[in-house]
Amino acid sequence: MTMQQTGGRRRPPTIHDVAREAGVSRGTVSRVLNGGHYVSPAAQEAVNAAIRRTGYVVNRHARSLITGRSDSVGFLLTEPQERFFEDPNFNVLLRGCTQALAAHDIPLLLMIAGTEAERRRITRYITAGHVDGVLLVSSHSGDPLAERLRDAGVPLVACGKPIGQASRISYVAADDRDGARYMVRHLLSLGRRRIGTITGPLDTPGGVDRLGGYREVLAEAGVALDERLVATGDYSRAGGEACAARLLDRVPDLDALFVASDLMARGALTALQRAGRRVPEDVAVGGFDDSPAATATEPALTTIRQPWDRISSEMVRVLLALIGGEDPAAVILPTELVRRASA
Amino acid sequence: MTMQQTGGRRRPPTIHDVAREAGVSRGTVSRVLNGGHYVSPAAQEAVNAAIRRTGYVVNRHARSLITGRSDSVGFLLTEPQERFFEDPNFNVLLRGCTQALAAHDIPLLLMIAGTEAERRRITRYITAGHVDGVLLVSSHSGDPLAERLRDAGVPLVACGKPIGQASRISYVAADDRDGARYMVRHLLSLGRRRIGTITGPLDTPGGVDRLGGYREVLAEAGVALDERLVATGDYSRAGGEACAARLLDRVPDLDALFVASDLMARGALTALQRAGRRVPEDVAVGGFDDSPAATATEPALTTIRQPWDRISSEMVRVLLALIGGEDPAAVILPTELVRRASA
DNA sequence: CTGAAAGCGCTTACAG
DNA sequence: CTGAAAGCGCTTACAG
Repeated sequence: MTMQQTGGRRRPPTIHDVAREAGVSRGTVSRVLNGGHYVSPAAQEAVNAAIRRTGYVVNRHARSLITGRSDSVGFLLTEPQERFFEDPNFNVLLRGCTQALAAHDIPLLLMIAGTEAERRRITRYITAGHVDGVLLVSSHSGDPLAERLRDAGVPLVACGKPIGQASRISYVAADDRDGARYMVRHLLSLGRRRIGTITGPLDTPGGVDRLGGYREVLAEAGVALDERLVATGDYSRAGGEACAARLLDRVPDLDALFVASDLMARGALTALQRAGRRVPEDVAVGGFDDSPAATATEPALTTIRQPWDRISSEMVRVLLALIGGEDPAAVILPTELVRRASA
Repeated sequence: MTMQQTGGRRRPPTIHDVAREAGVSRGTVSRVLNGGHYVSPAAQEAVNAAIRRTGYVVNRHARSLITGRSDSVGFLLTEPQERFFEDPNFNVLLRGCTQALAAHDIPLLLMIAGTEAERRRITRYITAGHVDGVLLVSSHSGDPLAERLRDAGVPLVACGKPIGQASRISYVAADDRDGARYMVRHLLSLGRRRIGTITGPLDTPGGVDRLGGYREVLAEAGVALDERLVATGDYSRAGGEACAARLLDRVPDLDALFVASDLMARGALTALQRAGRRVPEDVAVGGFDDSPAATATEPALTTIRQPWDRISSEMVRVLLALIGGEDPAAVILPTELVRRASA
């Protein structure tokens, strides 16, 4: 029993009904549906009218069976932790991608591959051709899934630069290094000289590149690098708190902190407060992301804005190009300093 | 050109390849694929072995073309605001539904109908049979989309009780009224008698029923109802802050606050702090949801836990039953008081 | 229990 | 520019 029959729905009109209604062949209807090439204006008109009258909607399954395309895209999240779901950036990204795809009338399939079993199941599903391409989101890049899919010939765009040499995986990312440079220069301009940093995990581009930008600017400014001022975090709030406590312990006179994510910065604020430091008077704090977390703190965070709207729309644009046969591409988008109260 | 040819993928094996490999007809392979009824153990075995050897995966488009089912489900978000995306509960729900469906090997299509144009496009897409059913999530229930889809015969499960009379729309919800009762009883047990409340919007079940529970318990306890103690909020943080300020203004000696969401409670905490009230000493504060927001505050929020994991798994269960031809159902799940520092 | 055959709704060379 | 026809990969009565 088809679903159309359940619930009292009538059998929907097919291309055959439209053809009869328009007085043309089914081939002609199909041509109108697929761009209207080699169709006379009169036929075009008649078919469009018949489509309107019948309420015809193409049956995607029949079309996909022939074209071999599914006209859908997967949004693949590979994250063992629940952390990513708590990350406000994720929401913006998912929403942005859904809407950018909707503009092309392409549905987004959400896939979560947290465990190895799920990764296998999803790999099979994807390589069987059930989606035309994949938007890949994972915090720890160098993800084996990315290479597996790429090797299987699946069009793929990662969010953030995949770590690993010349992997020929397309990606869209904010300019992490540049963002870090803006922030550290800002802290220097405030007269701070004992600037600590809490990095992201060093197997992520955000971890490596933001630390790189920090080092570069200090070196340019002639400020001696002090490794005791560097703590490696994990992008979690609790991690940020622990790192800040450690830094204060090692370098009690630090006067600024560049934290590689707003969520960690929030944890750092807690640690600073507990240690009796005023922000920004004693310690200026800069975050990264400009996530909702940045305005939820007291004081509100000075941070680096990542252009999530553009990141998602660019991911979709590059993926559709890839599906259309174009070559892989990398897109780096500029960041921006957002000044609030914390620095 | 099929996608399999792009990127150097070989044409995937079909049921025909499996049949040849197993030495049976395609009909027999299909029977094995669809439950193995009327198939001899020997044939069963041979087919399974052939499937393994060939790496066969069913072509869903061909199957759907015949069965009229898509074997996929839509997760439909109707929300004009971005607010819902910022709501941590949404994440948990989306994640839970994705995983519950994955266990049945059913992909989830994310659909966002923020504008009227999007609603029309998505309605067409859904009623054309591209998904077998819909998980509907909207904060303001009484959503016209729900009725439109129901009238079109689309299997549908709402998150939260749809407002409106006997709409015969299946839903899964936490027991809002009962949750509110727990909280207000708890505040009474603390010795508080001037208990204010900040409600959700009164066109939402969470708004109406949590207020109902509040009133019931106070009436049972013989505490006179004072309408000045009731403020209508909007589930936003800023709204919570404004409402709390208003209540303090109207009833300066209030000694407790039952707030219908953690996010609003967070705003209320800010207002209380600014007014110089200590929490919980001067004013005990109870939230609702047990969202991540509840532990992000200082002091951490005493709140009512909504069982999001079960809500999502029940939504999926009910939807699959509906698709299977069962009658609509309503599922109400129990809530639980979570005691922390704020009350 | 099993095979041969029809058919799901569409697209796409192929003739004209 | 247009129609008739083949065929995409599967499922499902229908005979046996």
